[in-house]
Amino acid sequence: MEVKYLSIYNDIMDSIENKIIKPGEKLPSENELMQKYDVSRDTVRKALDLLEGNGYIHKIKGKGSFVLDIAKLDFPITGIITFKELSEKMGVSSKTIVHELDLIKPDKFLVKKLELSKEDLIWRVIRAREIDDKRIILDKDYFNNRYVPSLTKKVCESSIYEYLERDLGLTIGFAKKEITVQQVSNEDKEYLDLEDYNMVVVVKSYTYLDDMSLFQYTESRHRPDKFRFIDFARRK
Amino acid sequence: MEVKYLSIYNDIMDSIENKIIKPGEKLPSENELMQKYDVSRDTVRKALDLLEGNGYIHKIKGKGSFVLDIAKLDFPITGIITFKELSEKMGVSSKTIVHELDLIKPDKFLVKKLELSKEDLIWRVIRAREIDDKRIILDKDYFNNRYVPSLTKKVCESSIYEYLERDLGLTIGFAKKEITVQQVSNEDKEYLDLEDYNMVVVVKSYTYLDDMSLFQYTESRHRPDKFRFIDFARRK
DNA sequence: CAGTGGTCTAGACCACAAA
DNA sequence: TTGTGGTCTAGACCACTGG
Repeated sequence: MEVKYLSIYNDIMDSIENKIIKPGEKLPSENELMQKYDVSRDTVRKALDLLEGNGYIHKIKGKGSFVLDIAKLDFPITGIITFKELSEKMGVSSKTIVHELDLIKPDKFLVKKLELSKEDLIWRVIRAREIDDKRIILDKDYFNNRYVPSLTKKVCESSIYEYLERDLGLTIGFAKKEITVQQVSNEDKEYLDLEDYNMVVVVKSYTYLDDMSLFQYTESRHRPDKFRFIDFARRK
Repeated sequence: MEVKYLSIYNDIMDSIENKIIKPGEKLPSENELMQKYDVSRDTVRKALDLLEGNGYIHKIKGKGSFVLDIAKLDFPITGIITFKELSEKMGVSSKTIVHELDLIKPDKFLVKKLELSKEDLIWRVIRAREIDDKRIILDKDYFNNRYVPSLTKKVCESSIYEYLERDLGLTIGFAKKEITVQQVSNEDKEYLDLEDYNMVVVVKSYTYLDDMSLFQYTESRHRPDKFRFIDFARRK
C-alpha cells in the first residue's frame, strides 16, 4: 500500500466488486477523486487507467468514468493465474495428483522450447488436476534448473508459483500463451477422465522472469467441455 | 499524428517491426528519447507504456527498455480485429459467403444476449469464411437495428466493421469474448468443410460502442484444427 | 558513483458533453 | 458556460543497476 495509485486502484476496485458502486453508475470525477485521496490528478488518472485496462470501468470524454459489469466474474485465464489461485477464487473443491517429478536431460524439443544450452537440466512435472472428482486438466511443466534448483512433491501438490515467488524470490515478468485444439494423446487417456471426448484444448505457456529470462514451458491440456476462456479487449 | 505519444509509439513500433532495433536490444533511455523527440519525459513514458502493454518491449528498473520478439507475429484474436483485417495481415486468399441477411424480430435468446427492449429489431447475418478453398469459419452476427439501420449483401461480403466505422461513424469501444468448445451443429455441418471433426471452437463476442451501448452479439464457429489464439499476459 | 526507470506533483490547454 | 476526461510540460525524489 505504499504506492498511492495502486492503493487508490484497489480501493475503487473493492467498491466495484462489493457493489458499493454498481454497474452503469458513474465514478466521482477525477477532480473529486483528487480531493478525496489528497493526491495529484496524474495519480488519480493512473489508478483509473489501470481500472479501465482491466475491464472494471469505461471512461468517456466529457462525461465521466462508468462501472462495467463484465469484469472478473468468469473463468479467467487472461493474465497469469495459477491453478491454485483459480480454484480458490472459484471456490470449488480441487485436488492435484503428481504423476512425475524428475530432473532430466532435455530432448531437442525442449532445448528449442526453452532456448537451452547443452549443459542445462530441466525439471519435468506432470500433474493431473481434479475438479469435482473428475480429472479435467493435465499439466506438463518444464522448469529450467538454472532458475529452479530444487523441487519437491509437496510443492507440486500445492502451488509451484507460490514456492517460486515466496521462497525462491523469483519475480514473474510476462508470459506468452497459445490456445489450440488437438486430438487426445495416450497420456491424456491415461491421466484424464475423458468420457467420449476425442479432443483436448491445449494451452501452451512460455513464462519469463522479470529479467527477461525464459524459465518455464507448460502444456496445459483441458477436457473440452470444461474449458472456458474469457477475454476483454479494447479497440486500438 | 497530432497526438505526440502516439506518433512516438508508432515510430518505435515501426523500428521494432522492421528490425531496425532487434529483439534483445536496448532502446535509448527515456532521457535520450526526450531529446530525440523534443518532448517531456511523461510523453515518452506514455509511448513506452503502450509498447510494453502490447508486448513489444519490457522495461527493467535501473537497466532500460528491451525489445521482445514474441509480439505480433502470430494469429491475433486478442484485441478486436476483423476477419478482413486478419486475412489481409496473414496474406492468405480468403472468401466470404453470405448465407443469410435479414432483419428479424429477436427470440428470447437474442433479447437476453443483446439486452433488447420489445420493439427492437435485429439484423441477422450468417457468413461462412473460406481460407485456401476450405470453409473454415461460420460467423453468426446479430446487430441491434437501432445502431445499424441498414445492411447490404455487398457490405457483408467485404467488411461490416469498415462500413460501421467509416460510413456510419460508429466508434467501437470494447468487447468481451468467450472461447469454448462445442459439439458440431447441423448448421456447422451444412456450411463448413468439417472433414471428420465432431467439435468446433466457438468464440462468442459482445461488442460495445464507445458510449457503452451493446450493439452486437457474434458467434464465430471455427474448425478446431484451424483455430489458434495467442495471448500476451503480464503478472499483475 | 552515475544512469536508469518508477512515482508524484502542480499547472496548463484542449476537445467533448450537457444544460 | 461549466464540468468532464485527454494531452503535455518541467521538475522533484526514489529504488534499483552497474561500474
